[in-house]
Amino acid sequence: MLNDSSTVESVAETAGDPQKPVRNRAATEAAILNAAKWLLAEEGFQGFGINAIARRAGCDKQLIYRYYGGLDGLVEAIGTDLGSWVKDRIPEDTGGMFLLTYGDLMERLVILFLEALRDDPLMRRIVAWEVSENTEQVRRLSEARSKALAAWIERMRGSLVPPKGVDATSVNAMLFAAVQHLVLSAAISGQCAGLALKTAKDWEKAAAALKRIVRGVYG
Amino acid sequence: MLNDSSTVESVAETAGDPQKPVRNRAATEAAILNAAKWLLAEEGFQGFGINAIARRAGCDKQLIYRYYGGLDGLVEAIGTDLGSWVKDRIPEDTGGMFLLTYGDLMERLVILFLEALRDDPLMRRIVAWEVSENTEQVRRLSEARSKALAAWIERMRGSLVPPKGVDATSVNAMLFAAVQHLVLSAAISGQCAGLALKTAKDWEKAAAALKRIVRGVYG
DNA sequence: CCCTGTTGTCACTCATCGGTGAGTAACGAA
DNA sequence: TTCGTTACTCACCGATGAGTGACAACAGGG
Repeated sequence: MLNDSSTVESVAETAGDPQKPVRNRAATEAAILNAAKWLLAEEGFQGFGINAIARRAGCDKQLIYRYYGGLDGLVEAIGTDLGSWVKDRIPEDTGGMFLLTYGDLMERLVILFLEALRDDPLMRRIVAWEVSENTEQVRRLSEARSKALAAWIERMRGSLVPPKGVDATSVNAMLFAAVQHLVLSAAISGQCAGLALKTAKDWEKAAAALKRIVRGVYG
Repeated sequence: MLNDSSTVESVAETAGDPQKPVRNRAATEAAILNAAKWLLAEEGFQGFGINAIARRAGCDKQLIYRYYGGLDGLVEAIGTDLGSWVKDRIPEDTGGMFLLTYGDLMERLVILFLEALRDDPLMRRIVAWEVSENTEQVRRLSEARSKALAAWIERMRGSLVPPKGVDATSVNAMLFAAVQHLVLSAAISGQCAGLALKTAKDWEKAAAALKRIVRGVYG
């Protein structure tokens, strides 16, 4: 039994996972981070824990403590990783930048945000987490998210200024709040406040309503 | 020891809780339901479980299984109980019903909904739960909630019809979505999309922005 | 009186959670 | 080879979760 090590070796080589070259710290760290992001995105923050992440990453949970200092550190790593959201999701230029009015800008921004959020399950889960809990973990993620969002808006805003006589900060908060709740609700139940949100046609109607609202406020 | 039952009796009589007349099923059922509602409202759906409810209700968890058939049945009971939301939260008449236009109506409705949601932690938790999970429990609650909301809107709508040329269903969904996310976010973190929502003045600004939006769409 | 059903309590199983301490296996340097 | 460091695994702990079966206390009816 003991000197018949060829069996073990052959098994290790034939069935060995090429994704996981044994003894590679960087790769393991990445595997853990990816497992965490995947779990959060696909399963939600319910059941998001050390054990599940280790299971998914295919390693021992001890390594999560060693490399990230526990769940908190791992969540923080997700947060910093979130900074890449802007450059991943947003086109470099806005298609010629022929946006002359503030209304043009906000219309485009709101629709872009809607689509970006629709395409990003991880970001959706984080938003849902934000309105459900107020722990240190969530605050960290929330901060990273709002920074990414602010940076994105800032880049798009350029030199355009909001029209006088309207509280643009408050109005824009409403618009983004509406988009966030709409997308969250749709992702979970396929509808929001009685409005079906499944087919592409449904979403076109929603987008049209959003544009209508933006135009109503900003002209 | 066995025949010295006087000790037990005296303790039971002097320290007996007047709030809990032993052997009263109706009272126990109510205590369980109230404990569940209180826990969901104050602690959130995280940690909302059999043990916590029984602890809070001051009875054994076995009774929850016996009287409600487990958590699912209890949640369902909360749902039906939710039907009273309309008559609890909404004034019978709208102050004379001098609402002549659809814009008047929606402006009033949105603001009323904002305030009602702000005042109701239980309803807030349910909304947060809705966008976080898609279990049977949540669906039941969600259905009850949307029914209550629809009934409320229906009562207020009267015979007013939306103006032509605007998709009122979609637009209204946006408005209510905005209010929901705004209130949820504010309740958790005191702000939403960079807009502070703590003081009465903050909320006045938010309400003004909402009205501005409604007026922009419905004139 | 006993019998039966209701109300409530207790003690337990089993699974899973976060967290820790000890031990093992690969690898590079001496 | 030997030794020490690094990467990694395993076995366990206490706490807590949902769920169950047995039993005690009391009520009313025969």
